Amino acid sequence: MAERTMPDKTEADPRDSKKDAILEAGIKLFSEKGFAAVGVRDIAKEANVNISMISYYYGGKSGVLKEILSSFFSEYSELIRKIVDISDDPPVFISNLVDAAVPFFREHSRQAIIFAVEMPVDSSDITEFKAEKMRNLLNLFRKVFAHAGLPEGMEDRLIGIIGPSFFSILFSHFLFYPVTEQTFGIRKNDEFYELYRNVVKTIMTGAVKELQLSFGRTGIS
Amino acid sequence: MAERTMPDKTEADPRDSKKDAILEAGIKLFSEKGFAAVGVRDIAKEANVNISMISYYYGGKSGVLKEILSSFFSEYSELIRKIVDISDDPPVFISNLVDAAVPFFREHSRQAIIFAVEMPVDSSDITEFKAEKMRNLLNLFRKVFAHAGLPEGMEDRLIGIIGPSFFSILFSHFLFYPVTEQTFGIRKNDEFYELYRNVVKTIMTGAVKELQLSFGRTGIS
DNA sequence: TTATTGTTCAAACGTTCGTTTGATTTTAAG
DNA sequence: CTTAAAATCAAACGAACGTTTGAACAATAA
Repeated sequence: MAERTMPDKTEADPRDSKKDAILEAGIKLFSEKGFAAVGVRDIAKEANVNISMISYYYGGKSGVLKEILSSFFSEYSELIRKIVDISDDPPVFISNLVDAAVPFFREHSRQAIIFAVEMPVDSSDITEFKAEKMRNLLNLFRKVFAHAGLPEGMEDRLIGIIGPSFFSILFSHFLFYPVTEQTFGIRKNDEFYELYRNVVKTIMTGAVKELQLSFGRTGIS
Repeated sequence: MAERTMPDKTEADPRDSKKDAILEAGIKLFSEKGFAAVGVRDIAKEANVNISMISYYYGGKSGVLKEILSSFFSEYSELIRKIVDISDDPPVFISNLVDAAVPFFREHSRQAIIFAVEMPVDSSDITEFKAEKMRNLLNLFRKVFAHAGLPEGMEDRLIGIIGPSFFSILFSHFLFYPVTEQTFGIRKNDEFYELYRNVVKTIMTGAVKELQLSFGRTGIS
């Protein structure tokens, strides 16, 4: 019966260490192979826990995905909300948005990939869950473009086009990274993300300027 | 195996009806549920063929995906090549690009979704296959931005950022459609895609203008 | 006709899937 | 110490997975 039984984990709360390990393993594996291609045994092995712990803590494999998407989305929503609050001038808003969003996506790139890849998938188990997240995302789109200096009376269809476009600009780099890494010699260091912020900001600024010219007050379509 | 000797390639050849039905079922199901979440029995049922026909004609489930991605990509490459050939003036090139790409993505929206969703996924079976497709895609990026009026000496890292951004602008609408349909009242009719072409063209034009200002001859980074 | 080749199919292959069970150990409080 | 709840585990569950088999069927040519 011996001595030790000392969980020398450096984790904050050792009580949640296994639960957190499962989540971290899910983020890693889902982003690499996709949700459906990952088995619970893969997750358990990566997290160094027993298989049954996944159902015990998250109610099943889908529960792990839900937790990942839910926390990622709520953090991103909170970020957007803060930017909207402190920015009144459109150009300033775009600058603040990109300055905040790029580091956020850099920090949560794997969650962003999971989010993007699982978005159009109808998995019948978490479909209604995702539908709710998406509706919230679209309200964010409205907020963003109301502050970006685009015409107030701009019809919903226009926002439904510009919203996904701008959102995809922000995370397309992470979606393509496995490709761009080798071919364009892109390395994920601070210097690169400085350039990245600059380029994305330039693209969005130019796009908004041109959109104002084409779809401004005159109502030309 | 199953290498057929085809003398005639007419569309209504009943000899290919089952093979084509399998491919069509794969496009439908993969785009709705994702490759890994679709079983061979689902494909067989959707196509009204026997399960073994999938291995017989395509060598397995992965073979169906390979065929879908391969033909989609070669068609898209051909489209880009033609546009590059007939356009010398940058603004004209962008206009031609969008005018051709939007109907193409509309026509092949399900293949585009499959392409986008499977892109970052490392499935160990078709990884090398996709890697080859991706390298070709990046060469398309080079062509596109060499003709878009961006500085010739533009460094590769810049193309590695702008390329994915512009590409994602083109297909983000289809990725988000399950969401935008309900919330923004978007219907996939000719009138909408007329607006869509217009908006995408405006975004890209404005972005290129601003990129030329910021990253032009002066070499400012 | 017979021989040959390409299709089609029901059935079965072995493997892996996500989840649950039931017992055991650990934890924390009375 | 006693006791009850929480956590952990090996094992097993039935279902679904992708693929293959071997025979039957269809079409063509000699």
